[in-house]
Amino acid sequence: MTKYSKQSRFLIAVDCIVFGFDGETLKLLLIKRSFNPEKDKWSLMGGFVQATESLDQAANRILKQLTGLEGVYLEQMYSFGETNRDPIERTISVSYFALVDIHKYEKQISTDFHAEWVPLKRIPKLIFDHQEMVELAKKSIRYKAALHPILFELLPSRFTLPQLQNLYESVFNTSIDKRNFSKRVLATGLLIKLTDKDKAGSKRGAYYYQLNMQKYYANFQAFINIIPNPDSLQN
Amino acid sequence: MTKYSKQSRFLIAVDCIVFGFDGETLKLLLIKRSFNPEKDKWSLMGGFVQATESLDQAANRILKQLTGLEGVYLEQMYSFGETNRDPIERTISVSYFALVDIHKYEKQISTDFHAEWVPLKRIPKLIFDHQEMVELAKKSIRYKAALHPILFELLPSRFTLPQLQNLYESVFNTSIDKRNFSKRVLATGLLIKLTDKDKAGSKRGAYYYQLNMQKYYANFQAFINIIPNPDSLQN
DNA sequence: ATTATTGGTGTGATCTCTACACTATTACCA
DNA sequence: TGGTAATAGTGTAGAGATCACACCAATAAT
Repeated sequence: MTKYSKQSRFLIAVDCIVFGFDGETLKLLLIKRSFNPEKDKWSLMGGFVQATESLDQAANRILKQLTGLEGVYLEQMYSFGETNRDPIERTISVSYFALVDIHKYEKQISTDFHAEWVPLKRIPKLIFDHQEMVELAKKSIRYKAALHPILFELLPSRFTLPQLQNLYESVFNTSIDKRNFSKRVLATGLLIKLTDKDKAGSKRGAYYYQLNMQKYYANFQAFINIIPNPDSLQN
Repeated sequence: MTKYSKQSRFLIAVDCIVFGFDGETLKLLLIKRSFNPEKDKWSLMGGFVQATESLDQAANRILKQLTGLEGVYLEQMYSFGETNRDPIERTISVSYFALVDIHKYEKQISTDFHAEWVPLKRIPKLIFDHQEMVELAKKSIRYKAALHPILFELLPSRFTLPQLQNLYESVFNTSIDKRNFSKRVLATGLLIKLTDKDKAGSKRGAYYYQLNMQKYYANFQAFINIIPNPDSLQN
């Protein structure tokens, strides 16, 4: 058997861009790096791929180790391979983005781990090319959310239309007419109206909805049409 | 300075799925592998990333070395990292897809190199997980072409509407009303009608068109709408 | 001159999208 | 306890987009 003996071998990292939504603001989960180089600088959730695990497994493991998060929406985004992106040793990074219901994990994350939710508008300087990864992730989530119902992954299992609209408006940095928004959203057939209301956000209270999981999984790759004038998505 | 001394290092490959269109049929460029393992089996265009080059540079170099192709549309698609995907030694593969005007390169490829254009419908068994890469590439090109004008990259600089329609019908495996097709395509404003005709395909002859490169580059990320009922894209 | 072949064009019906404004509910406070 | 402030919820009409559909035009070959 031949070996590929003459070829170079490289470190492979996985970096995760973790999005969360608290009902008000889109946030990213960042961490203070615990090892050199760039110790104590802000960083995405990252780590090296081990010999025994696939890329997806590595992404899930790293997310779990650094934050306790498990079973969340996680999707491979892009691989970064500039030769000098890590100053110590050449490392290829396979980036993933994750969408998380922020409430499910909020306490857990800040107590057990040293990760923090930071508003997307106030991301500090990050190590290496993580800034670039964040920019791409913002673009990717917008692009995908304009076509597919991924944003539900950011919400609790019961949510109101105003919350949902708020989320869409945050992601697309726009404002949407609520009459048209509700028509579009309900037309997808993805939502089930519940009988009780969320009284927290208003005096009148807003009806809770939940996803029709059947349809959600069945239609995940079909196009939806929630954003008006999707042509003009600004990057 | 710390080193990442305890971590595993891996081979990184780049594999390119190269699409071409001869006016009739969508094809992939395949190659008979010239080295072990799996020597003489059909394979995508692939090679190892060198220490001195980025992923994009590696993809371009490999394409050039194996086929002579240069300056073609090339886009990173996905990274494959199952631990056993290469039986000799663990290798992470970063896949790219390329879109090529087949006529520009047809002779060059078959004489100088040992690559061959194979109709997409008749792809032979491929090594490793290359089959899976091809499937993903088919999906990706369809997905992207439903939204963006990438398919022009497969055509010569002067082309006719029937040729273009034929290409769309091949990619989406559907048939489109030609009146509606021409309206949609012309409505994009991307095409410039020329004064001469292609007499090869018919007695009457069909007008040549060329891309308005200004608008093409300016609107590349905007959504276009050429496929009727894009919802029902089958994977 | 006839025929066969492919290219090119327009309209009306239906559906979708958009813009737009008022009433309902209730917590809170005077 | 009545009033007020704040948010939730709903319908319609005009414009625009999409779709289905059929005929004439050009010309090479016979």
